[in-house]
Amino acid sequence: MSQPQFKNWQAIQDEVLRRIHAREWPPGHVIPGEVDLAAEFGCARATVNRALRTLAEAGILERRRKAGTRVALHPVSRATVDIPIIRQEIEERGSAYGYRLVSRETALPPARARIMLCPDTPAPCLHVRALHLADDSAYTLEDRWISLTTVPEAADQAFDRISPNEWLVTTAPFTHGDIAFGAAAATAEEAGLFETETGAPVFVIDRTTWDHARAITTVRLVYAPGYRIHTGIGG
Amino acid sequence: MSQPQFKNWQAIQDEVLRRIHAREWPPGHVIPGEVDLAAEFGCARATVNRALRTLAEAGILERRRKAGTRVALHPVSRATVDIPIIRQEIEERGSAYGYRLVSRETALPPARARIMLCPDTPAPCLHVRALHLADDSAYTLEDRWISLTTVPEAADQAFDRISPNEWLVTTAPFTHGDIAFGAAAATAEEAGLFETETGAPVFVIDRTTWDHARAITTVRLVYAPGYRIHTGIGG
DNA sequence: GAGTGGTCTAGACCACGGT
DNA sequence: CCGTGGTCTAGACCACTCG
Repeated sequence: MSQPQFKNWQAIQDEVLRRIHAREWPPGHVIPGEVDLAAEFGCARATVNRALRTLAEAGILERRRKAGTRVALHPVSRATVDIPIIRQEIEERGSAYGYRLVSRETALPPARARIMLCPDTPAPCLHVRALHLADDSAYTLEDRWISLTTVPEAADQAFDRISPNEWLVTTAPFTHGDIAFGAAAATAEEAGLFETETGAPVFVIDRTTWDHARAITTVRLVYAPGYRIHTGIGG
Repeated sequence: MSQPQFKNWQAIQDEVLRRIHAREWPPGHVIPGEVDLAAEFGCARATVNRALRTLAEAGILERRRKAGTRVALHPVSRATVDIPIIRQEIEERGSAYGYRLVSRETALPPARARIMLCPDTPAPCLHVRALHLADDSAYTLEDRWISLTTVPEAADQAFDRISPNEWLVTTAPFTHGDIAFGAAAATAEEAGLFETETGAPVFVIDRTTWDHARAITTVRLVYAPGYRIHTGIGG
């Protein structure tokens, strides 16, 4: 059973994928244990582990102690989406970046933002609305609430030159967050900015970030009509 | 320099993240090499490698041979999105799944689909449109083109009971793919199915999958108004 | 050329979780 | 209980790439 040597974990991964594709290991099938595979492939168990663990992270395999490793029954596609800083995204598109502050005020957040930022006791937050431009045309409207409890320094920032988006990433790093993508109808104001009509479909990202247990900020990004998020899966 | 022992790679990862957050290692800073860190943390180099490699995959660090490891200048949030089979998605929501075939025909694909499926020479493809229902109300409209060159068996499938979505994942596994998320205006037909008005904003997923070099299928999924994709980052 | 990360090995111990 | 995956170790060689 000594195949012509699978030396590196990527080669083993490819071989495992081949067997899955060839239906030698159909969905739900429990594949041999790491020790057996290591013996078959003529390599150390750690190498097999690396290959199988990576496939499990990709959603191809399901692994459980004692139960063993099986081919996933419902092969979900797991896509990784990069969400860069808006300025960087515009510049990488080859466009000139522009920025304009729309409004800035301290207020008690409305229900949706309050639930994310201060679910216990309502506290005043900084509300900033700003427009990001690509080649002088509106690209994204940033509607953000910043917790002054977690980031009191934000109160001293005018945000007339630097966007909250950019200021926060270099000032208040987060430990974890929460993102949602959706579609919405452009408000009258948004329609004016994006030079389209009220009710036009726009792509929306809602994101909230935390530093450990403390909420930092929650933001709604409304993109100009036609915006798409694009990524690859597999390979 | 012997800290109170960092034994597992997750603890090391936490400590590295702490130093980044505390600005001991600011963005762009080149951090010590693996051997140094292993000595400082009192563990094997492989353990440090595991911790740093994982952080690099998350986009927090940038690693290059000889150049060393540095804190990423532009901290992109890298979100992983699971795209399950539609039936599974509906059932996991706790709803009853329903399916209805809308149309099925063999034809030459229009420009957008042809570019994805058969960029060289136009070839007839199977065009299937089907509706996925959650608790008897429209959830997703699946508009799919299947390459009969790559998947000739599809010609024998009626798709009146099983959706192309479900049939393909168990029949024609893919090696890699391409996904885009966006917003669009509902057509008159979509508006009727989703019980909304023409032009209403709907969430759209365009996905194309390949088996090695051969294109399998390209699909547009139009979701009922209010649909959102939700995921976490970090953690 | 030399230093850094990338990987492999052979062995070991541990933790979870089916039986 | 005890088998399986999860992880750590100490050492080694390789490959890329910067200077």
